[in-house]
Amino acid sequence: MKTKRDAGKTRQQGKRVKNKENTKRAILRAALELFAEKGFYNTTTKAISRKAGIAEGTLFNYFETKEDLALYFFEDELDGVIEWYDRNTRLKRATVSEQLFAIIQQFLDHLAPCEEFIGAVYLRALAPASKLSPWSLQSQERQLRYLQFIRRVLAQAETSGDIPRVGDFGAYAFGLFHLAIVTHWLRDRSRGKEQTLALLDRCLKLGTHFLRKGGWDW
Amino acid sequence: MKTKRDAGKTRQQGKRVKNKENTKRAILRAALELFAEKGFYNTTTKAISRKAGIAEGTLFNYFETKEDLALYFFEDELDGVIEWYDRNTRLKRATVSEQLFAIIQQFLDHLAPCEEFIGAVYLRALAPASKLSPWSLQSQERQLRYLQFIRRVLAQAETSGDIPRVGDFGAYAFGLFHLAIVTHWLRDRSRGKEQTLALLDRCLKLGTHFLRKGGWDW
DNA sequence: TTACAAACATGAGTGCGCTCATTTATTATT
DNA sequence: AATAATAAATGAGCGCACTCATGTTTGTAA
Repeated sequence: MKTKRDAGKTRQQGKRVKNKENTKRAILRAALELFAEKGFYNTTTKAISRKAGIAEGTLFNYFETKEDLALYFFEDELDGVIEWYDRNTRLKRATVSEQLFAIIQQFLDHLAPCEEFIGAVYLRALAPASKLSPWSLQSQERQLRYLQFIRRVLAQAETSGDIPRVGDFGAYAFGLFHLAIVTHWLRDRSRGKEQTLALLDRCLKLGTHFLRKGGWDW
Repeated sequence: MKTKRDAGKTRQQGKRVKNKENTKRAILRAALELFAEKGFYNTTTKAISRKAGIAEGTLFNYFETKEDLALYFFEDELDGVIEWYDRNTRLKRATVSEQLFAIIQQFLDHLAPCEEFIGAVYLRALAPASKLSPWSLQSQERQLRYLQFIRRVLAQAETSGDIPRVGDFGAYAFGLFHLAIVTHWLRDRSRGKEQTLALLDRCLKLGTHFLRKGGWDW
């Protein structure tokens, strides 16, 4: 009897969860299609709701703002890059400069389809008065995972003698650099963003050069 | 007769110009007061117009967007910092690391009152699909002046032997670093932004250390 | 099965930034 | 001084993201 009730309960609760998941997926799918077709700013939330087959207000039960909705397209960006790195065994044998170049390039490739509205989304992360404290926490978690990933890459280069010990601060400094590169990338109008890639290459070579010649613990 | 007509013409044209200037000042003044009182996002363009004593639509004859209006509060930021630097003769005898620290700190002090909406304004500069091409040009001009200023500071440090030659690229790289610091500053919740200042100090010392030990031309 | 509670969907309504056809004020011409 | 030409001000109106009182579906307890 107990199992039967539990089973029934589970089945029924599962229906709600399933509905929610379906709706969320429908919204994200509709949004993705419309963003790709008409762009972020030319797509109205009304149109997304219509395409997803829900009421206008329902969309805002799932996403606080339109920008929040867009945010979901970056969600697995970090995981994707980490996974790509871990699979790429050949890359791990390259110099740290080449590795970091490839990593940032990979990030930029993931970001490319969202170039139009990335500013609108990054804004939310930067705005200090943002009412979106959950996103803030979410952001911190993401940043931690990012830093741990970079730390891992750098640690390998440290043990192999490619660079001196840079510690946690090295990873953090690289994060700042990464951010600067993204802002440069956003403004880069050259074909294939080659200007950004050239800048990236130069900065990384310069950085590792400094690390080898100048040391870090000072 | 010619002079008389020209004089009259000038006087009359001057009236239009004067009116425009007055209106613009009235808008900026009203906006500044309201932003300071209620914040950027809680101030409506309607309220600004009312306080400035003009119609709602008139505001948009002077500023394309509300964000554009906010942009004007940064306008003389750069000039202010350059002027401050040139006047501060004592600072010029300090190390380049100390000078750059003071310069960025000065920028941040100017930015502080606008912290709430700086993201909304920076966004416009970053958004690649921005329809505001004039602002884009304006931005480039500002950036050029900024780079020339930094170049000047670095050049002095070069000739005094404080650092090796870093050239124009050195100034550009510092600009990227400056941007990264601003983004860090925006998210910094510590008292008096001391965390950012500590980071800034550490990065600058590290940077100059590298430059001296590792050189630049490689 | 029935009554109740909680989660969820709904869409008319709200306030915002911004537009535009029209009116008013300024300058040029006769 | 009268008229035409042009610049600037106006405010009703628009489309948008987002809200909220209400209705509907799903889960719980008797």
